[in-house]
Amino acid sequence: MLSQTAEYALRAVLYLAEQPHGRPVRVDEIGDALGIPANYLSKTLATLVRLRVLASLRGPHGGFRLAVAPEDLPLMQVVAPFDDIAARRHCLLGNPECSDHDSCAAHHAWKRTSEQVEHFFRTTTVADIRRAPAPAARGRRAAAAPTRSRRTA
Amino acid sequence: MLSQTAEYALRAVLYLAEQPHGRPVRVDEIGDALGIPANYLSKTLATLVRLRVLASLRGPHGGFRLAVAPEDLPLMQVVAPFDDIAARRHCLLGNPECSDHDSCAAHHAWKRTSEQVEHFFRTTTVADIRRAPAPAARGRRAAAAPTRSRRTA
DNA sequence: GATATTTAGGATATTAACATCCGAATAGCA
DNA sequence: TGCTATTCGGATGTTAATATCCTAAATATC
Repeated sequence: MLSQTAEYALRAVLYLAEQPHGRPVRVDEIGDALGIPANYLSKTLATLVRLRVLASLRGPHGGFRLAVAPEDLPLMQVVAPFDDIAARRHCLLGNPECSDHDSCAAHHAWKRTSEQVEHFFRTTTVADIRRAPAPAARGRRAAAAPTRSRRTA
Repeated sequence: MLSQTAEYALRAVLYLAEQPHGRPVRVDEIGDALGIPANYLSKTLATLVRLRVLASLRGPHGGFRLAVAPEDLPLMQVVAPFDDIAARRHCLLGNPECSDHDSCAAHHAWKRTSEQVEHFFRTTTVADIRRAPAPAARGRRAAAAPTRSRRTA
């Protein structure tokens, strides 16, 4: 679904979100932990720094950390620089002139589904998908009795 | 959203579906009409012939035509050989082991949306998106009075 | 049967995504 | 002040998708 680069970015951001708050993590560690080539990831994360999604510290004890609270960080912001989700909505048939007024054949049918995808990336935040204690009992159901603790650290 | 090749395939199939029934269309004509490189399209369509989605006739008055009624042809069948839609469902984070039981962090959140996308491609047929007389007044509203006729041929 | 037309498909070129390498630039620490 | 750890970013290599070219195979028409 996502380009390789966007997937790397998302996984790395997720990894940072799981860290005890604020601790900067080196690229090597992230790459090691997630099986992502560190050199490549380095550039991807640098892009996210420029976009103020991450912050970086050089030198000893340096690394990357989130610059935004996970609750305020929609997946879209992490993924968009590497994979233009919104562009996928435009037209299934690649017609650049396609709009609600002058629509291509597939426009109506595709519109709803494409909106659902964009909605997902706009409204789901990093906090929403951060590894949680009890993935099953989140939100709708009573959050009182977590079935099993998943905290590994 | 779709790979270039899959998009070509879909547009070409749609073009064939718009033709008066049965008339075979040459690759050159399709490529010309749709702005797709004919040589390239040729191979794409040949693949669809092997998969029994299209039929081909060589020689004079030859060309390609649908081998299946548009009503019986889900977009998935046209697109899947060039772009594995179903694979996108599996895991947003690219985890090969991700399933309902042993799920990655994003699994639950992503599941619904990815299912909607797959559902679209499985249930929408070529007939559904074939260029229709009056695109605006389809389905919900009364289909009685087509505002304007679009039939060009 | 000869010929023109058209698909079939192998070989090859082009392009963009992905990945690696290495030398700066920066920051903490002795 | 120097040393080391770490990000930053340019240059380059690799791979897969996209595109082109050319010849062979098939088929309708004369």
